[in-house]
Amino acid sequence: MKCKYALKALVVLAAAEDKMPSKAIAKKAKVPEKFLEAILTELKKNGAITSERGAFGGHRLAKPPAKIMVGHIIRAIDGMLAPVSCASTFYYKKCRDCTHEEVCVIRHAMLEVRNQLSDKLDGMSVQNLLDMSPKQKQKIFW
Amino acid sequence: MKCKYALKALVVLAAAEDKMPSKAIAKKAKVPEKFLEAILTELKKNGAITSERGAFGGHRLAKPPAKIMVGHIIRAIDGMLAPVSCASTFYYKKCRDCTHEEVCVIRHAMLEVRNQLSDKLDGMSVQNLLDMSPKQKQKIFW
DNA sequence: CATATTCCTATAGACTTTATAGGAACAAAG
DNA sequence: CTTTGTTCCTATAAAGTCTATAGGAATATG
Ligand code: FES
Ligand code: FES
Repeated sequence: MKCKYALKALVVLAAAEDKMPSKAIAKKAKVPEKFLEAILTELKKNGAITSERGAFGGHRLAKPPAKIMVGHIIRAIDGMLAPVSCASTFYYKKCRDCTHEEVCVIRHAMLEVRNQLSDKLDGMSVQNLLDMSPKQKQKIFW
Repeated sequence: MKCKYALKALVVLAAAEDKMPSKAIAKKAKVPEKFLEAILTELKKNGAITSERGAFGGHRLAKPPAKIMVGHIIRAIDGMLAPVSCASTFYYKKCRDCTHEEVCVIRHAMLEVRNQLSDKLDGMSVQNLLDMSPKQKQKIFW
């Protein structure tokens, strides 16, 4: 959910012409307001969005949507992509139940899976998401 | 963990010449005994293994290891492969926060991810896992 | 009957998920 | 300088999932 909400928020922001307050994003994305607030904070920490406080404040993308990668966002919100920690590049952690990591068949298999997954996810931008929407004036994304 | 343990158990069984009691599998796979017991029950329900009760009982693969697919096992143990339920073939469930599923950009993107993932996982058998192990007499898989 | 094993049910601690609540800090407008 | 609309921060909490452990009934073998 959290990840999905984050991506939805980014798509909404990418489609918006100006900055938006979290309340407005929540409405468009159909996401619980206060929950989204927390997610936006994480996205900000991650460098995907910027924000302005006070009246008429709001959030906007920190970079062009083509440069915000889905894989990057998922890692920031959900953590590792790999099915097992020993196969993760960014969140590596040794497996308790394996003594010879170099020959571990599970790890080898999951490395392949991770590669496939990260290739796909790191090659997919928020712009790409936007482009998947059928062209129409009243933009409905979901 | 559960999924990993399940795959490990299957690899152990695939490498074994005869049926094995859960205790022995647990030792080889370095997995908690009682936990593994529960997992083996699930694998049996799923049709991947068979078992014999009583003294000198044990577990064995129900089919040749080349016909036991990793994707199938993961679905049985972990549930859906897809990142979102609306993109799952076997565990489909509508998203509360989306009203127009047909045009949902998140869903479209996640369908692609799911396809990539299931292609990989459904094309990978327990035999394939076994083959990833470097050839040596004392078989150490992890 | 003794032993080895699967199978079944219940329990439990720790953690994660999915939020909600309340209010402090901040900025702009009147 | 007060009102209003925001972000930002902290705390709380219900429900669910994960990772096991415990105890014993049912079953098969010798
Ligand atoms: S080393 Fe991680 S699964 Fe074996
Ligand atoms: S329909 Fe499932 S994410 Fe939109």
